[in-house]
Amino acid sequence: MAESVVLDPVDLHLLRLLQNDARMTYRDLAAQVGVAPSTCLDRVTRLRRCGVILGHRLELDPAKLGRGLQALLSVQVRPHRRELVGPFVERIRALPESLTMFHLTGPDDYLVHVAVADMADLQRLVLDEFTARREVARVETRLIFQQWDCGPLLPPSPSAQSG
Amino acid sequence: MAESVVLDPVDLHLLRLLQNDARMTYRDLAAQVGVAPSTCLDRVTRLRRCGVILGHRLELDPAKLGRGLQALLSVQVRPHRRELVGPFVERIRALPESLTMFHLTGPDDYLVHVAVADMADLQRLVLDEFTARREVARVETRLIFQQWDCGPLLPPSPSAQSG
DNA sequence: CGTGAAAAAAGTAAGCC
DNA sequence: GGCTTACTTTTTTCACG
Repeated sequence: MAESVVLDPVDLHLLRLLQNDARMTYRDLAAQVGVAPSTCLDRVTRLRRCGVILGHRLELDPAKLGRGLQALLSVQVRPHRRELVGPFVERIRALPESLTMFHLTGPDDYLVHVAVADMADLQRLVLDEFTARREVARVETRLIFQQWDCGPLLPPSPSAQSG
Repeated sequence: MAESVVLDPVDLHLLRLLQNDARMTYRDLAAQVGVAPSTCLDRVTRLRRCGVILGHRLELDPAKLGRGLQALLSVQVRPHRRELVGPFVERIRALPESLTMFHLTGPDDYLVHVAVADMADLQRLVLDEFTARREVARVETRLIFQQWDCGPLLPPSPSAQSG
C-alpha cells in the first residue's frame, strides 16, 4: 500500500471542506470547488479507496452524555513486554471511559484519554482499572481544563510525493 | 444549555451504530434498530439539535498525506497568564501540524498532538514554533509509536439524567 | 411518538467530449 | 480525466394512527 498519494488542489480543497463538515453534498462541494458533482464523487471515491479517507466519524459531546470530566492518564507498564502489554492495551481500549490511547516513547509508556462522570468516577477508574493491574507500575493523572480541535489535516507545503 | 440529555435505548443504539460509521443510511439504521427510517431521522435530528452530536468529521490517514510521524508535545508556558496564553493557544492551533491541543492540570500546562513529515520536520517545528517563543519555558517531546481509537462514547451505566 | 407513502434531493452510473 | 444527462436510492415531509 502506497505511503503517500498525489493530491492535486481539487483533492485538497475537497478534503478541507469535508473535514469541516463531512455531510456536505457532492452538489455543494462541486459549487465551492468549481467542478462537476460527478467529479467530486470520483475524487472522493478515489480518496476513500486509496486510504486517505479512513472513515466518517460522529463527533459527540461527552458532557451531554453525562461524562463531563476528561483526563489524561500516563501509565508505566513494567516489565514492558509483549505478553503483558497486549492484554493491557486490549483491556484499556475496551473500557467505556477510554477515548484514545497512545503508545509513546519516553518514561511513560502509554497515554490514555478518558471521559468520566465526575471526580469520584475518575478515582474509581484509576484505582480499579489501572493501579489494580499488576503490570501497571505507575499512573499519573492530569485533568483536562479545555480541549481544542485544530485546523484541517493537510500535507506539508510542497504537495506529497507518490510512493 | 442542558448539561445532559435523556437518551433512551433507541438513541443509544443509533449513536453506537453511527459512531462506527457515520455514513449509514437511515434505512439501514432503521433495519438494525427496529424502527422506521423516518423515526431514525427524527431521533438523529433531535440529537444534533440538542448538541449531543456536534458534527460529522472525516477521519484521514496522516501517513497518506505525507505526515508519517506523530508526537505529543508537553509545554510549560511561564508566566501562565491570560494575556500570554491566549495568543500562544491561537498560534499553536493555527499550525498545520497541530491536530489537538489540551490545557491541563499539572506541571505541564499544554499538551499538543502534532503530525509531521519526519524527524527533521519535528525538530524544526519544536525549535521554530515552540521553544522560540518567549513564553514557552519548556517543551518535552514524546513520539507516538501507535494510536488506538477506543470504543464508542456512551453514557455511564445508569442512563444520563435530564438537566 | 411512531408509521408509511409521497415528494424532494442526493448519490451513482454511462456515454461523450 | 472531466462534464452532462439520465437513473436509482435516500432523505425528508406530512397526514394519520
